[in-house]
Amino acid sequence: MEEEPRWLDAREQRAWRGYLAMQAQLQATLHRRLQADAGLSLADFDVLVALTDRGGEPVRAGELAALLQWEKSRLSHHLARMERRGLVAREDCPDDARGAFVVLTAAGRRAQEAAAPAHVAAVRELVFDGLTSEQVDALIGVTDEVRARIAGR
Amino acid sequence: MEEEPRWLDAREQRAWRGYLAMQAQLQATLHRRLQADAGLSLADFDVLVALTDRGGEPVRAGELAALLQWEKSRLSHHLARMERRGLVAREDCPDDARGAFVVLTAAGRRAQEAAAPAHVAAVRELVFDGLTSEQVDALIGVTDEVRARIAGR
DNA sequence: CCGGAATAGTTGACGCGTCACCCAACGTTC
DNA sequence: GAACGTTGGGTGACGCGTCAACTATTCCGG
Repeated sequence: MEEEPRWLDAREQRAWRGYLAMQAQLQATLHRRLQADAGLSLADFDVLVALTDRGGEPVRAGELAALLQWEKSRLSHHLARMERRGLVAREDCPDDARGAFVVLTAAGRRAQEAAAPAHVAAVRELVFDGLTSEQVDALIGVTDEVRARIAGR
Repeated sequence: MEEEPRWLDAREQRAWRGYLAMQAQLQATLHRRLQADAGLSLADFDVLVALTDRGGEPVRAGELAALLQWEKSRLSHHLARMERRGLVAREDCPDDARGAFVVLTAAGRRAQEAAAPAHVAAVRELVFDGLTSEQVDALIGVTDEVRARIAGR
């Protein structure tokens, strides 16, 4: 009754291990650089970018969570830490007393503006400057396919 | 004196956001599945695989850290948790009294063998079954290039 | 209007990863 | 063989993410 599993062949192995290594190193490197030259984590940065994309208007917490594809609980914890550091603030929502608005503080906006150029430069340097435009297209194809499969379950 | 940063163009943006989304979702999905049907985290699994690859011989902690590309401190914390659960054991090293050997316990070996087939199946299902062999080649090309750039600094 | 289901968001506990720091053993040099 | 720097590894504090449980509000059927 033993189902022999279909293992990965040599190319697939190589691609998979390469992917795992790349993703770990890339994330670690970008994180360390952002932390070093702006004092922000990647997660902080994502939150700040999502808020600035909304043009400084208050954003409902739930909406922010959906934008980031984060669980509400994660967002709540993270906002608490960012609020402690003065990067964002929470306001209560008049329409729905259960709700909460999140806004960027001046310090938060400054931090985002200070961090962005170096972060983009790092992404360029480590990723896109090394890829041909065919490789970029291929990457889009792969990520779209995998995401579709994950979503499709 | 303002250096205008070179932003990402539309294709690059799309590739980058797609990559970030894919990597987050893929990791989360694989992690949840492994946790659900084997009670292991991805990190646990990596440790167990590294140890079984060494054929059951004790492995020096530092060597294991190098294999996994983990910091020693991370490995130390993780081994402590795995030891508590009976998956691995530490032995002291006769050659070098500072050193520590790590070995798989019987339970650890069983857990790895039980977890592997479903995990490989998930990787296949979510990734490789959806990709053409050209896409796999392209993925290898991209990961190799990016890793080289990270290493090269 | 009342009572229960759904919704918005928070909290606590716990596993995980990093950083900074520590300690013990080693080995080299004089 | 004593002193010194190095190496192997562990620790504690803290930020992060998840899960489960909780609170407060709103919505809806009767």
